[in-house]
Amino acid sequence: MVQPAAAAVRPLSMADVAARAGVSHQTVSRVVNGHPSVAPATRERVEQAIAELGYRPNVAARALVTGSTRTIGLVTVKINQYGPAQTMLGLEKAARAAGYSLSVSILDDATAGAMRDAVDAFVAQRVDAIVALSTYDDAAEALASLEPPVPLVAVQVGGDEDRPAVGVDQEAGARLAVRHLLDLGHRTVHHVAGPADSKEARGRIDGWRAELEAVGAPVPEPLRGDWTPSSGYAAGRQLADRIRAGEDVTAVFLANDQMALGLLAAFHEAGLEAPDDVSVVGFDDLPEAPYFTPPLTTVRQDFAELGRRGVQLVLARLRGEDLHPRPVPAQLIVRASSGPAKPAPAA
Amino acid sequence: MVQPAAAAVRPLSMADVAARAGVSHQTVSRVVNGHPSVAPATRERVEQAIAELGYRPNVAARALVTGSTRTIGLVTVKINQYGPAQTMLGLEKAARAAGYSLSVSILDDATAGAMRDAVDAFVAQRVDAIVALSTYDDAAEALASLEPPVPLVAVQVGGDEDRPAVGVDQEAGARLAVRHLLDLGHRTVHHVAGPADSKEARGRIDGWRAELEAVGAPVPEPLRGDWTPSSGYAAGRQLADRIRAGEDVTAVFLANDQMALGLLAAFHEAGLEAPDDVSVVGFDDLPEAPYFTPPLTTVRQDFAELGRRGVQLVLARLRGEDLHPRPVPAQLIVRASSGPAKPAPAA
DNA sequence: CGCTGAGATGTTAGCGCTAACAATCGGGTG
DNA sequence: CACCCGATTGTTAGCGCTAACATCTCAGCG
Repeated sequence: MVQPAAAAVRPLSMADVAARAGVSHQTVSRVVNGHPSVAPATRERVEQAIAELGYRPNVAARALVTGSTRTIGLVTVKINQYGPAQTMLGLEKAARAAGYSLSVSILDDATAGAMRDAVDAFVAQRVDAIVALSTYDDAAEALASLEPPVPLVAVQVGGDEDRPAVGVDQEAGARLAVRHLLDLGHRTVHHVAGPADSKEARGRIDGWRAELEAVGAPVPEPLRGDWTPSSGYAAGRQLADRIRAGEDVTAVFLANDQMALGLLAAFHEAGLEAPDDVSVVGFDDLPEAPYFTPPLTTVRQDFAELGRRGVQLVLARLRGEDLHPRPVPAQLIVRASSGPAKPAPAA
Repeated sequence: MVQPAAAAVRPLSMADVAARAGVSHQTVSRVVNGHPSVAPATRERVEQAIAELGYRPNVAARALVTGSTRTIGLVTVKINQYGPAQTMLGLEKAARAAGYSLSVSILDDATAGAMRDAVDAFVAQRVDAIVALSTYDDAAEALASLEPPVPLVAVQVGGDEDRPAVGVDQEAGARLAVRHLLDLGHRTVHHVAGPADSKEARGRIDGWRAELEAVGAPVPEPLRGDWTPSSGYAAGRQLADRIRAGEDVTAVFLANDQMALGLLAAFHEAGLEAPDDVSVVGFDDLPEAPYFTPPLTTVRQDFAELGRRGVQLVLARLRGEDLHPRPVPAQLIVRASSGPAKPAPAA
C-alpha cells in the first residue's frame, strides 16, 4: 500500500520497471500506452511493478520521439479582468480533461512583438497548439501575421475567415440588454462603450445600435470608457450633469459591470438613484453584481463554456477538421438597477 | 528581413543549421548555449544560419539530456478570486523573467487526492519545481504529505518549518485595519471572518483579536463568512438587526472586500449607511473598492510582490539555498467607508 | 625546429521513449 | 506431420540534443 518515497537521485525509467516485471521495456511501453496485444497476465504484472515503483513516464522522451508534447500554449493579455480569468479556468479544465496540459504566457501588452515572442517560445517548447485569449485589435493583428507550424486558435479575438475563433455573441447580448430597457418603456438607451480597439466593445456597440434602430429609437452618441470602474465613474458624472441640465436620459447600458459600478457611484454622489431616476444595465455578471447598490441588471457571459469550446476547436484543428464554431449565447439577468421609465415629461 | 515561413512538415534540427553554416551540430549547440570557446566568425555564421532558417531548439530533446525542462508547475485551487489570480500573474512574470515557463493546473477542490494527482502529473512532466497556491488547510495538509523529487514551494499556504512558504502578513494587515478604527474612536470592532479552514482568514482573526486585546477593547464574537459577497450580505443583515435592537456596533472589519460589498448592501437595505451609522473596513483592495457605495477603506495586499517572491524562493531552492522568506507587508488604504465614532450613548 | 598547450572544432555516446521489424510460441489445416 | 497464421514478446534504430572526449591548429618557446 505504502509507496516508497521516490529516490530523488535519478527518476525511474522504463528499464527499471521492465526489470522488475521481468519483461522488455517495450512491453512496459505497450502497457503504459494501452496497446492491445499484451497478455492480461503480463499487463497486470507490469502494472503492479509500475505501482510499486511509483514510475511515471518521462514526457520529454515521449515528446522527442512522438513529436507531440500534449501541451497547449495559452497566450493572454492581462488576466486581471474577470472574464479572461474565468475563460482561462475553463480552458485549463477542458484541456486537462482532454489529456493536455496548459502552459501559459501572460503578456503585459498586446504588441505584435510581444505576441510573436510568446508564440515563438511556445513553438520552441513544441506545444501542440496555441490558444490566444484577448479582445484587443493589436492582438488580433499580431496573430494574423503569425504563421506558427501548429494550430493557432483565437478566443474572443479577431477570427478572420481562415483563422477560427470562438467568442460570446456580443451583439445578441447587447440587444438583449437594450430590448429589456425599451420594453420597460424607455424611449432610448444611452451607452457607455469599452475601448475602441476592443472587438467585444465594438460588438456591444453594434448590438446596442441595431436594437435601437430596429424600433426606431433615437441613437445617442455613445460615451467611451476603458472597462475600469474609474472610467464608468467619469461617464456617470457626465451623464449626471446632463440629466440635471434637463436632458432626457433615463436608461444607460454599459459595456461591462465594473464601469456600471463606477457609474452608479457617480450617480449616487449626484443624488441620482437607480432605478428610480435612471435605469442601469451592465455586462458580464460579476459575482459582485448582485450586491451592487442597487443590485445590477446585466448580461451574463458563460466564460467556462467559452473555454470549453476553445479547447474543442483546438482538438478539431489537431484532427485536421475545419470546424467553424457558433458564438456562445449571452443571457440577460434582471435585477433591481433597471425599472420602468418615469412618465414622459410634457412632450 | 522577411523570414521564410517555417516548413510545417518537420521542424528544423541542429543538423540543418549546422549544414547551412558549414559546422558540426555541436558547434551550433555551443552557440545556442553561449559557450565561450567558439570563434567569433563561426559564431556569427551560425547565428545567421539560425536567423535565416528560423530555427528554435527543441526543448524536449534538451530536457531529455539535461534533465531540466526549465518549467515550473503551478497548482492552484480556483483562481476566480481576485487575489490568487493576481498572484498567479506575478508568478508568471517572475518565472518568465528567470527563463522559466509556467505550467498550470487548476484544481476544483483542495482534496489531498486532487493535489497529489496534480503534483504527480507535474513530476511526470519533469517540471523543475512546483508552486502551490492556495490558502486552505486541505491544501496545506495534502502538501505536507507529499514528497516530490523536486522543490515544492507554498504561496499563501501552510508553510511548516521545513517546507518554505511566502505569504502576506495577514496579522499585521488586520491590526492596521483595527487600529485605524480604534483611532477613529470606536470602542471596539466587529469582525466578519473568512472560512475557518483558511489560514489567511485565521491570520486576520488573530490580528484583529490581538489589536483589540492590546488596547483592552472588548472582543466580540466574530461572524463567519466564506469570502463571497453573499455571506457578507448575510452577516450584514445580522449586524443590522443587532444594531436596531440597540446593540453598540459602530465598526466592522471584514476579511475581504467582496464580503464588505455584501455587508454594505445589507446595511443600505436596512437604512444604515457607512460611515455615518457604522464604519466598514475590508481587506484586499479590489480595483472596484474605490467605487463601492461608499468607497471602501481596506487593506491592500501586494499580490504581484507575492508572486515575485514565490519565484525567488523557488530559484533559491533550486540552487540548494535554504531561504526562509519574510512575509510581504500589507498596507492600509483609507477611503470613505470609515469615519469617527458617533458620540457614545449614555454610558 | 620539434614540443607543448590552449583554443577551436569534430566525433561519439546516450538521455528515455516509441515505431518498425524480428522472433517465438501454439494451435489449427491439408 | 510440415506448414502457416495470429497473438505475444523482444530487438533495433533513432527522435534532437548535450557532455565528454578526441582531434586539429597554431602561437610560443627552449
